[in-house]
Amino acid sequence: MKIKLGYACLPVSINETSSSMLTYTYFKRLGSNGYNKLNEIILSNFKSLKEILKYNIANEIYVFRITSNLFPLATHPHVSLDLKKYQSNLEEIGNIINQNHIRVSLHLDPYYVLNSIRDDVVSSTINILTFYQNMFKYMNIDYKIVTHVGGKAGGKKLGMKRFIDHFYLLDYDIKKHLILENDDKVYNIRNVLSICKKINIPFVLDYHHFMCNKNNEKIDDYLDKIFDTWDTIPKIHFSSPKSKKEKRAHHDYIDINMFVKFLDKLKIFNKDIDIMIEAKFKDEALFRLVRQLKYLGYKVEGTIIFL
DNA sequence: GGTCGTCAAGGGGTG
DNA sequence: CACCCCTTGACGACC
Repeated sequence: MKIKLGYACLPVSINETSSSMLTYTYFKRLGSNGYNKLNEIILSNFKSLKEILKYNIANEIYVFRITSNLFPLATHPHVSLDLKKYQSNLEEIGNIINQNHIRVSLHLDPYYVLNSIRDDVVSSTINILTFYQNMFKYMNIDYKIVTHVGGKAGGKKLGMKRFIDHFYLLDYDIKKHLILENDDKVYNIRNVLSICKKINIPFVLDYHHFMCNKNNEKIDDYLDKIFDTWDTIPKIHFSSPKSKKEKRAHHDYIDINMFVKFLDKLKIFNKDIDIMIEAKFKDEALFRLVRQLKYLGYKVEGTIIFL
């Protein structure tokens, strides 16, 4: 079995950022020059994203989370952004991704909440999902969009029901690409599994969140059921706690002992899995993990572990 | 010229 | 009920 490792969005080793920002306040202050500035930032994000992809390929990293901020103010109600204008840039990015078989995901910003009790929040969430759908369509690539269940207004049971109800409002193509992750405070692996089974979408396990929000569950009782929600290669998020006091925050690096123990749990399934490494030091944490695994005698080529 | 506050967003959590 | 936290980098006010 092959375990492909990846990291999220922005490497620390090269000085590139594919998510330069533009706040609406600043956009407005620029007046007629606002759209020029916005265009400038988007083009610079494209340039950086290409550099980051090149860097990933050179380092044999084939699991990648693309920034959710490639287009600042993408769906802002007072900004009209014409995605078609960037069609050739998006195609170029998509070609690099396809030619190198990079598995791409995108994590919804935490301020988009599909199960919110506020209609405006639900519709802005649907708007951004539609935007990403179009963005990926122009890239012509396969992808997954990761989100959490959301708020718990009215209790968890109602929160889960709202997620399912609002999920059915989505376009077929968006539903097909949405995957659901357990969170570190509210919706645990049992909750997320039940939703995923009901609406038939993949469950992306976050092992760190599971450790923060265990609810007395044992991961061994769930791994097979979690994998069953995937008809492609399952994706798992892995990170280590910053400290005993700050359990929920991400550590700079990955705790090798925790990781090796987790690999032991995966081994028995004998199937290919992607693991997204979510450490503060991003690609550097990934490389350090690979070095440590090799030192322990694991067979690793590039960033792929052979078990 | 360096430091710090501001912007933007939703919701859980604290006191 | 009023804040604080999470996240991000550009910008500008201030000293």
